[in-house]
Amino acid sequence: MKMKINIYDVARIANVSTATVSRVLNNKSNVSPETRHKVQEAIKKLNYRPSAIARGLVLKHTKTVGILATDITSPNYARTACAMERELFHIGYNAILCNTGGSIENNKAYLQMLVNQGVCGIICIGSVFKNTLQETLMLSEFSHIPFVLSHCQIPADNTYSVVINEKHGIRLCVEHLLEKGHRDILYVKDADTYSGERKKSAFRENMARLDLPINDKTIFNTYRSFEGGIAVVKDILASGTKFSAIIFGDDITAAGGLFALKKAGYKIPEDVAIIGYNNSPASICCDPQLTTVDNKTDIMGNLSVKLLQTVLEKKETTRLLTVTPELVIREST
Amino acid sequence: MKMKINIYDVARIANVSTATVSRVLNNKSNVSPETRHKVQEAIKKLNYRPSAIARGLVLKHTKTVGILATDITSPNYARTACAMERELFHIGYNAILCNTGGSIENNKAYLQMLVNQGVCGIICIGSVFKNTLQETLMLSEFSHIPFVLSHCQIPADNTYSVVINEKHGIRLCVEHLLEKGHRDILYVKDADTYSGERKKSAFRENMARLDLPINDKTIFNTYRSFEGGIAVVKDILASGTKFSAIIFGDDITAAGGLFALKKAGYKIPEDVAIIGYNNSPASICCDPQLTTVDNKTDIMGNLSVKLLQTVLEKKETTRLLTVTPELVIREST
DNA sequence: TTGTAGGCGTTATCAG
DNA sequence: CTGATAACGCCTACAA
Repeated sequence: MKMKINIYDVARIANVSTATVSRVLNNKSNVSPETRHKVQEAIKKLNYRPSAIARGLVLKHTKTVGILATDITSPNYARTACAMERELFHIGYNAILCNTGGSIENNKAYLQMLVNQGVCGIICIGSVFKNTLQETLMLSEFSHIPFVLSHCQIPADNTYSVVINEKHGIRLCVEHLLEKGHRDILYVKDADTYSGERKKSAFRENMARLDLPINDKTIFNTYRSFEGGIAVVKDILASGTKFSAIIFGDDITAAGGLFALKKAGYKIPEDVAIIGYNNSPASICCDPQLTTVDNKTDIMGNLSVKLLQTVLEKKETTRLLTVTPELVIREST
Repeated sequence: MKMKINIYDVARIANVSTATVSRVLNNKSNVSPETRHKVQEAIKKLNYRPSAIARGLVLKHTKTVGILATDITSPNYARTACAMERELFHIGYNAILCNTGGSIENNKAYLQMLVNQGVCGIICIGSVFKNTLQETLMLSEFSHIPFVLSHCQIPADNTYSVVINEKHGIRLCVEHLLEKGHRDILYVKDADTYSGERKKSAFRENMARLDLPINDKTIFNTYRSFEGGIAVVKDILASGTKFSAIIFGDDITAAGGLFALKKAGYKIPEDVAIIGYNNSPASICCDPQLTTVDNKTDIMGNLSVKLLQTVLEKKETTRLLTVTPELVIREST
């Protein structure tokens, strides 16, 4: 019994050459209807599946794309990656998952691996890659393969971006708070990434634009986590700054902050209003439920692979797509 | 300028044959130290990387494994998949991610794709695969590739399992509740999976063993989600059953239940104690924070790939590994 | 210890 | 429209 059926078997059964089989396999037009039919019958009869590897060898690439993220454990990345993979599968591509952990070194190793595997595109999720990928991308060994960056931009050839309008997201937060009568608004930055930086400066701009007070005790730093939220609230209270609302860089940090604030005796939203970011499952579990910014992970994911697809098809396309976030108003404001 | 360096280039520069280069590439012993050195120099000089595709063609498989999950969006699966991918990368393998969505049809398509890609192993996360993979696994086209099932077992050749001791998890819950003085304990099943079924029957057994009341109003059904939790609490209250504690099949469902119970005027844990399952980020955001069962996603993930690795190395190994969960006691009990 | 040469399963370039 | 046949880059008998 034969291990694996190949194109020769099909050719033999259909009484044609392998070239012809290959033609119908790839939907070439120059095959007569009868021949095509014969071949298709043979394929069905033998339950033949072409080997992606052999095809890859001659084509110099497989129908595979790499998805890089620092850590798929973060709900935001998970949702984006999931949407991407689904869409990729839908258009016939495989997705190789890479949890880089955010180190440049790891990044390089993963990219190397992906290139060796013959991926025909690479998608990176997260603005961390702004710092971590910059130089690596310049290396010629990667120049032939298109990169799609979700959440950041890098000025390099063959590089495309899908970003979310963070400025707008923050603007929605500040304006919503202002409407609710808040003037003393704090911002908690919880990630040292490009997008963390952008949100922070967007906060500054909007506060200034709306004539709201902004000084060196309006913006606080911490690390993204429940504990980070608790810690920063401690800092805020210790600083003696005046505030009636806080915008956090992420829901999980907001959840920690909410927890700490309640323990400290504050009523939410009566005493202080809270806004999270990313509309994660955690935001709905809080009491009160968090007002947050939905950053459209599904859309980001889908657009990223659509963009990659048009690039792979050598069609004209823009280098940059921008998605608009939405404010989800719940109980915490 | 040459597109891509291959083994011939290295051979030429090192002044040896391609066979020799191949030998040092694969760490064969029969190469003299000098020759080996020469080759390594050439490799470094040219910055040569062997093509995984070409290698795959002759070896009939690539250093790649498929990871199947219904939906990586669920924190539990995400954490397991992440741990797996990390470990796989660590031992030199690529991970192809597949979000099957749980349909048999999709499953088949994914498996087909993976086989064509020449994966040398497939790991499935979740007990859904018990139902959804059963027959497919019997097909001869998949018999040559080893399957590792996380969270379920299927009696088929070349199939290995890593499971969590759900019986023990539930036992911990019931005993903990009993210690706290609860006797009227409810169980909410929120998934029609093999493991959902096992938890339910484990609940039954433990209630019986401890002489706790169990009848047709002790177990309720819903769907895994925040809304599902709200809905089932409505059912429970409407049923008029007597209860002082509820165990939920998942944290997110528990969170919804908690929400509904509080709205209905119950104090947690004074009036009713709540236990979740899976120790997800959401469990910590609840107020009060959820007591829950940690099912060791990282360990499950790591063991799964370790098991696969030993299988691939043709070493002797067990067909089944069992991990013991732990109760995480917080404020809700 | 090293080299030669055939083969892995496709696609693509020629002729016919 | 169809068929030979040469790549693609690597591994591995088999010879030397």
